[in-house]
Amino acid sequence: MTNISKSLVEWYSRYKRDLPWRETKNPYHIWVSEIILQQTRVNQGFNYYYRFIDKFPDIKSLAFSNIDDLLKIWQGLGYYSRARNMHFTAQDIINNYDGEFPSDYSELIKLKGIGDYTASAIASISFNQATPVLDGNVFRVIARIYGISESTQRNAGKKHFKKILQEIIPDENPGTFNQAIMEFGALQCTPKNPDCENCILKSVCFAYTNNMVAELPLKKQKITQRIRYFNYIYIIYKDFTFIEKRTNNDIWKLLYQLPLIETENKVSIENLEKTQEWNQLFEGLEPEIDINFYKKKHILSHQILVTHVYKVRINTMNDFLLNNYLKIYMSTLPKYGIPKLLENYLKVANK
DNA sequence: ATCCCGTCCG
DNA sequence: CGGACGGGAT
Repeated sequence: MTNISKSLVEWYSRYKRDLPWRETKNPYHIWVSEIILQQTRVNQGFNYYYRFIDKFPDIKSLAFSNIDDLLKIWQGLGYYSRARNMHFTAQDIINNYDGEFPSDYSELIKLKGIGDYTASAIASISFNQATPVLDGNVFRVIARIYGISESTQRNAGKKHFKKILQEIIPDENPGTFNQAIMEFGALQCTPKNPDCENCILKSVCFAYTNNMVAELPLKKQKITQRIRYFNYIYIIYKDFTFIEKRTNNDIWKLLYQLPLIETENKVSIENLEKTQEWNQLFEGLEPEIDINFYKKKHILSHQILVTHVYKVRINTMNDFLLNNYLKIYMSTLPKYGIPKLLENYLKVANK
């Protein structure tokens, strides 16, 4: 065990946070926690983890669950493909692995939704394999300590980081080492303003000794955001409203939403009423539009959604609504998994 | 504004 | 290999 590994593990035993998934080696629990924690901060993932395990305590309950129920649990967490892939993989494990989680990295990585990071995490934590994890935290820690200015965007860069990690990961308790270096990145070696003066590794850290902490790791180039215009319509018909399921390969796939008219540009309600979609929606009806409407810019990593939600009351229905949307009691809306944007809206609208 | 940097898909 | 995929925290 190298000095650096030893320092990290000792630091970890002293400063680690108590987290529910750290009390187990059960691969199912580790899997659930690792998937939730991808792209998600620990604090945010906490309650999702509890709800998930409560609702789906084992692989079997997940495999036989309804995807709608799973997405309801996942609502607001984002990256919904994670939930869809988990559902698929749970069934895959029941059908093709006798319901037993594979115990080897090479098998784990074949599963849908499990890539290099998650396969390494499960293999090391649950099955004691010395497979180093490389996530954003580890990337930062290694880049700074060893002074690596390569990007992990490219395979060559990733290999370099992996090679270093493979050399310092101990054979004994590799899972603890993996968690230690990630926790160190999350708490000590933070992206901004890390507390280097009080760091146990400052004497061996390349970035610190060369005054390059701000420059390492290499910054990711930012992506351009596409602007989209979403006009949602909250239709009220007696005690009912109308929703639809998003099935295209687009954001929020398999989540539910209010009737949507997406436009090329920002449109006023007057111009929205002139669109073909609007006229189809309300053909033969006399929609009463609430003069108050909801307006919000919803920012995603890769899209900016300029959103309006209009509340519209109708007294009769037409075939188009009945054929293309789900007519549901408004009171049952909370049962459906919907995008955060609409969740936020409904909180205001139903007040 | 910048961080999440994981995985899949085309 | 490059782009798509959410939403919150800081």
